[in-house]
Amino acid sequence: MATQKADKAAIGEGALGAARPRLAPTQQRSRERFEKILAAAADLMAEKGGEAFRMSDIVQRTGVPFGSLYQYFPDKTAVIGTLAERYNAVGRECVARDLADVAAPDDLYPALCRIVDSYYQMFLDEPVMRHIWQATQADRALQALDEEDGAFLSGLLCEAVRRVAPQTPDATLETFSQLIMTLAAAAVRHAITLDAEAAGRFLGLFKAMLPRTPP
Amino acid sequence: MATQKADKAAIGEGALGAARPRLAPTQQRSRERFEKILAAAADLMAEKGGEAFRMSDIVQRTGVPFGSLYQYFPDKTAVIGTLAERYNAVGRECVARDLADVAAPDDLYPALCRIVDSYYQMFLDEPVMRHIWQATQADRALQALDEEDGAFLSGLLCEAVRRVAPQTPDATLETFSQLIMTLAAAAVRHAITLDAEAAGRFLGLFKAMLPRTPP
DNA sequence: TATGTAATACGAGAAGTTCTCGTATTTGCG
DNA sequence: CGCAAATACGAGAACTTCTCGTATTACATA
Repeated sequence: MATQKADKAAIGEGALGAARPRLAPTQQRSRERFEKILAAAADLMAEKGGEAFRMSDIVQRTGVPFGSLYQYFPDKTAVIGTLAERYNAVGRECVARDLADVAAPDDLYPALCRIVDSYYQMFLDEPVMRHIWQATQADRALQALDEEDGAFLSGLLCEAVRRVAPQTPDATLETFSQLIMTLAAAAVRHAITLDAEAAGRFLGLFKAMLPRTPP
Repeated sequence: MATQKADKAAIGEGALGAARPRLAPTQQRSRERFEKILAAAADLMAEKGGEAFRMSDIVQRTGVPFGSLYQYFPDKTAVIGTLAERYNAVGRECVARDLADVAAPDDLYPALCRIVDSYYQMFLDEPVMRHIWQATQADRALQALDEEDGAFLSGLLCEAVRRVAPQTPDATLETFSQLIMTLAAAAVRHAITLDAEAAGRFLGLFKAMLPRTPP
């Protein structure tokens, strides 16, 4: 549903294809420049934080002049959006892989740990992602992309849970997937690893505090 | 530690007192204008989302010209920062109140539910807050303010847990408070209420999935 | 190789922000 | 009333993002 978005964005349409379209860079040199721009943008986002970089910074670093830059990308958000979509695709793949093998109820918990860890690892590997997430949260156009992405991931999660516990009520699923995605985000933001020990401690605390019976 | 910040910010120093200071509006008219500016900014943030408003919008709406505007606030982030600090103060009070009565282990869980609900309610009452949070996440200067606030809240939480479970290890406390703050944020972002039933379902699911023994 | 056409390169400057600064006005007070 | 300090003001300085007309390069075809 939201799956075949990656290829489109690789052409440089960024957040919303609605914006005035740009030609895909077909020639060798163009493609190299295209990537050079993205690389510079990623560096700048990491250095200055979020979208607090200037298009002129890119011009200066890459040597690609304004005119050319704007031939590849319709505007600044498209640069960020292209990066975001690229990284999000990686994230989607991770989650899909982590959930693929879930067949029995007991598979679910390790899978969730893996998701959180995958995200965390992804952010360790690509520190830019943090800033991209930041930027995409602030910009409305980019946010749309993010929500779509979130819906996709949440869909995967629900599907996996349903596979092993078909009777789970909708509300539970919804809350559950939101919380898991939130945990993944928290893992990234606060450098929490949800390894077995930490999770055990956390849940243990809850258990100790809450002598409730599950419904 | 970060407690006596509210009064300072009310003078209009906004995010970082470091910026060139402005005089506090002492006269009647000044104070009115000061508030008028903040009100307009709040409306604009809600309307246009985050920091996507123009200073000229404020000028137009309030009738306060640029010169005067910048007499009260050193820059745009100070306007947002003042609003943020004002709302954060409300949040801190809520949390402090919700945790004040925690004396026995059994008090903790309802208190946490209340925290999440308080935050949620706060956002229902003041829809601007969502956009302020957005803005503060994107802007580095404002982020600092946010982190300080987060540290303060996390401190309150740790204190409360320690009060009823003094032997809790540091790592657990840390993870725990981060997760609770994250849950509160999630409650706001995704309209989750952590009422007893939902929490029970969530924890029940976890319990069902995780036949682990607490440490 | 020569030639025509389409793709690409380019950067001065248009358009739109935030914020400043010198001047005019108001307020408080002896 | 007259003086000093606080406040009001808005044109424009400084800095953005992005455009557009022109120059240059790449490629197909003969």
